[in-house]
Amino acid sequence: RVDLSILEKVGKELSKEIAALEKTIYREVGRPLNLNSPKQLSEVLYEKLKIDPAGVPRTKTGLRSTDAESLSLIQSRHSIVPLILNYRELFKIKSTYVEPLRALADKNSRVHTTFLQTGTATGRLSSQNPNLQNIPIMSEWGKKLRRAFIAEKNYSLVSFDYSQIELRILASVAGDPKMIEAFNQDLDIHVLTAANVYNVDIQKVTPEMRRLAKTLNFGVIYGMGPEAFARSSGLSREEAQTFIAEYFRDFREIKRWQEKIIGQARQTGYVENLNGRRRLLENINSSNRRLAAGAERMAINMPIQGLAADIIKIAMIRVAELFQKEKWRLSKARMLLSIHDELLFEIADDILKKAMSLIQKEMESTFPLKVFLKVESTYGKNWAEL
DNA sequence: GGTGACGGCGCG
DNA sequence: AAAGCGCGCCGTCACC
Repeated sequence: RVDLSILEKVGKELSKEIAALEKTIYREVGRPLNLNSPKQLSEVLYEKLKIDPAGVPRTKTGLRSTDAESLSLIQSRHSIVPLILNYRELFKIKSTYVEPLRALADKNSRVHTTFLQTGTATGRLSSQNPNLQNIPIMSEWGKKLRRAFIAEKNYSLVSFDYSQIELRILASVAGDPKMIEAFNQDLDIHVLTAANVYNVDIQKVTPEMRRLAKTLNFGVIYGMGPEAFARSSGLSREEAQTFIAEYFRDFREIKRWQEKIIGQARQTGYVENLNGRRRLLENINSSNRRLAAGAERMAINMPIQGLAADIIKIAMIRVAELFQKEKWRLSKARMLLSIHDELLFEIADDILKKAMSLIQKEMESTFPLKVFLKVESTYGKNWAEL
């Protein structure tokens, strides 16, 4: 359910801010331009205003890129650039979320997404018209938007998310003893990784070391190479290479598993997850190295992302059965959304505590791995409180 | 008026 | 932009 008065108010605030930003930007440029046109923006920044383009990549059509990363790079070279970043963020929220949600709300102020069950290569669901799997959360404006998603009177929104499910799956399917041990001791996996990669005690891990380890852990799931790791971590390519090598020395079985998977994919032309779901990889034996390398990354990722997707789907079925067994009709408990590693419910307050305990238990016992599955839950009266 | 490529960006 | 996986949607632009 959405609170249309909040959406209207947020929409008005955004309009005002956007108009003010446009005015300031036009004044600094000396004339109006279409800020939603990367082509026009690129011309203004690099030709009219003559901002130094050193380090700014070109798009495939040959223009200097104006994406957020490029603009951040040149942020200090002209006072207009931060204003454009700000404009982009606000316009995005208004045009992609606030306005469509107002239009799509039904007579009960509810929005209904359509889940596509056969829309992805890995087994995930996707969500469309509207997509409720990519509602902003991080920024200040994202939080304002989420406050507009509310529970019915005497109900709460309740979310359950699988903690680190993809890394747990990686540890389990690769059979890596160090990582399995870390999860079963319920350690902070990124801290543990940092301690290993830097060869220091867990107590000596700094936030910066943890941040790098976290990037590394996620990168491994995606088949990231040294270039991408260097870029996202801020390290040099050589340093990045060293860190990756150290990572695979510490977590040997992960490297071995990745090689095994790629070998199988080359043999059979597909990869398969622990639940028997397959992804065909047409290009795995391509003579085009770029295509083959792309297929190898898909091969590494799918058994992980795809098993996580299957676990959530099984959990949804089990929880639906639980609701039947408990005789919780829609007047008591509703499963609203699946957001990849998270399930969102709307639950009557009189059964809230009991329902939370049972749902969590059901989700944690959905699929046996070599590590336990951890589910964290939160609740509130609107989506920003979760 | 409709379509698709593109650049861009929101989420897990 | 990408040698970092998986999605959907926005506005612009070129084209039919």
